[in-house]
Amino acid sequence: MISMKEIAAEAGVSRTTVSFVLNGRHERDLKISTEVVEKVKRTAEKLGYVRNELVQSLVKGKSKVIAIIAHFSDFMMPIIRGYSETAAKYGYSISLISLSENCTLNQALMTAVEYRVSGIVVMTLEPEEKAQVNPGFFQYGIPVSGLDVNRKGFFDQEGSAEVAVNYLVSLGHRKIICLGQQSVVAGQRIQGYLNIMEKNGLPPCILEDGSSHHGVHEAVVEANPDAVFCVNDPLALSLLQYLYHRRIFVPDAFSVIGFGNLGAELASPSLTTIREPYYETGCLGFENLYSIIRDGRKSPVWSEN
Amino acid sequence: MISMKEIAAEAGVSRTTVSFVLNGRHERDLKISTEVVEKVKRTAEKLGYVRNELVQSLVKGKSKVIAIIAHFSDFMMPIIRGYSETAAKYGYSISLISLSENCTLNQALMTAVEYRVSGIVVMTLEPEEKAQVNPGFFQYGIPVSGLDVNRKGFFDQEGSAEVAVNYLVSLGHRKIICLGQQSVVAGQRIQGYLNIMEKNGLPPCILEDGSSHHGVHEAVVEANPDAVFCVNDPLALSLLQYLYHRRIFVPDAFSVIGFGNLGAELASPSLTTIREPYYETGCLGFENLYSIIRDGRKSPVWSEN
DNA sequence: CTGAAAGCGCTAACAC
DNA sequence: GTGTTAGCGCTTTCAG
Repeated sequence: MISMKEIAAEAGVSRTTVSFVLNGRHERDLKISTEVVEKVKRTAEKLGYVRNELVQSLVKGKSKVIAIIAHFSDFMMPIIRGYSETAAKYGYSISLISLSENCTLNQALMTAVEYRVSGIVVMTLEPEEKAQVNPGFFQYGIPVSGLDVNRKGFFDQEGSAEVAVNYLVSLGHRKIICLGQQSVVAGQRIQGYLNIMEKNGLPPCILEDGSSHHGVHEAVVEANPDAVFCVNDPLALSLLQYLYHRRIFVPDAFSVIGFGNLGAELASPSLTTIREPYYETGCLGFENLYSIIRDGRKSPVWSEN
Repeated sequence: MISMKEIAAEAGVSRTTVSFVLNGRHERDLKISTEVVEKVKRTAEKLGYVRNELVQSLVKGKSKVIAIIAHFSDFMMPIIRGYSETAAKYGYSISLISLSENCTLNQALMTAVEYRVSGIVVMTLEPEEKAQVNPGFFQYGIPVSGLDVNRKGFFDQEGSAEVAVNYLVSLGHRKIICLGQQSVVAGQRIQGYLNIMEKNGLPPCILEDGSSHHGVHEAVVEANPDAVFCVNDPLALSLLQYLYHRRIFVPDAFSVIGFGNLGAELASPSLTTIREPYYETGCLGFENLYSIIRDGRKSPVWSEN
């Protein structure tokens, strides 16, 4: 791997000059003869020189890298892509650290520190996990974006749920059932459902796994609703499967609407769903974190988005 | 960020000693008084010292990082997770470089070189893209694993297709249609289909988008098959949607089998499919690349897996 | 405009 | 057992 020293020797100038030219400082503060500039550039090219980011990072004390820590699951891919593409625009790159039995959140954070990353994104769904973070971690002053995929700010779960349910109401549906589940995100979506039902003076009805002896799907059918609002797509899809099995057609018998995790367009019948803008979330997530990095806030930051 | 120098000062020893202790060399070649060892360790702990991977990388000339280059799409998440988790076991981490309009394969490769990564994985589906790689890249001697998700070795597309079609035959189906598509992977799967049909003396029938004026789905129905072998899940799912629309039931009318990309278990009816072992592919992919890195083959390597 | 020199944080001979 | 010294590849004053 050839270094500036070698190109200095080859071109017959000092390493400093090479450094200046290769960093384009002759276009800024310094003035260097075009002749020299050209020679240096050509030699660098000829020798196949590639800048060493490692050194830049060492000198600066931190690398142009953002670590994403998560228990990676399929739906995160677009988010990550958003981060990665946006990061690239600013010359940053993305490093992944998987949570697993062999790697706790605290370990993952330390790994990120070892690489002297500029920022960290923790994609964790439940807040309890954040509470477990070793307080000592914050002394390093690395900005952390607690990108809970479920938080307001990036994506308003409750508000979007309201939109979805409102839509069902606007179609004339009155008996709207909510197929729910226990989780922070689901809770926010359920709240949206409740808001709209109340606002329209409609009696809410939330069914969950365990709501009925016959199984929740059967319960849905028995309830004979106009529409079913499912708090996430997997739930909606499993309902559709059950209905298919029973030869109950959607939307003939009643409507089913899902919520944002998966390729619902693949279902039969294609599922109406509130799509979460994952890719965009990733893009914005980076912009957000980057602005914190750029501002160089001194105090450790745990951004709540 | 505190350094070994500071630990040395605080503990009243030289930086070398600190380095030795923190690298556990007192447990190997060198002997250092337990007293000193303890003091150093305690001080390091107290000051919140975190090793600097950047420096290790700089000194070694390469970082313990594997770059994954791809146009990231959803189904790759499990592969990446496989890489990431396995890499972690060996103290390596994963860096992502997204291909996009702003980043060509060659640019991505250079970025990887700038970070002095130990190895590169290029997940690209079609071989033409590999042909475009700047030959100069290979001078850096970084092992590249051309993890074509579609290649034999990691996953035998043709053989798996044979298994799938064989299964249909074993169920007594005779008129088996193949719903195909143009791509390297699809081609391999189609070949598997052809092999089995021929072996059983059955007439093959391949339908593709454009095979019929009425649309390929309609063509499938008109063909009145016993079973349909779809070369990938999206194709199968879109067929299921059409069938649902027509109120043609699967598997009552005929069977539909898919092939490996997506959460087919979510479809209604749940789609029988050949699942590709993506996560495992990622794990093996890392092991494979790592063995090349460890062996330190000098010549540039483009592993075909 | 260009070169010498110090330093980033750490490793690894090589002496004391 | 422990300290000195010389880099790793580059940036950045500070003099010429």
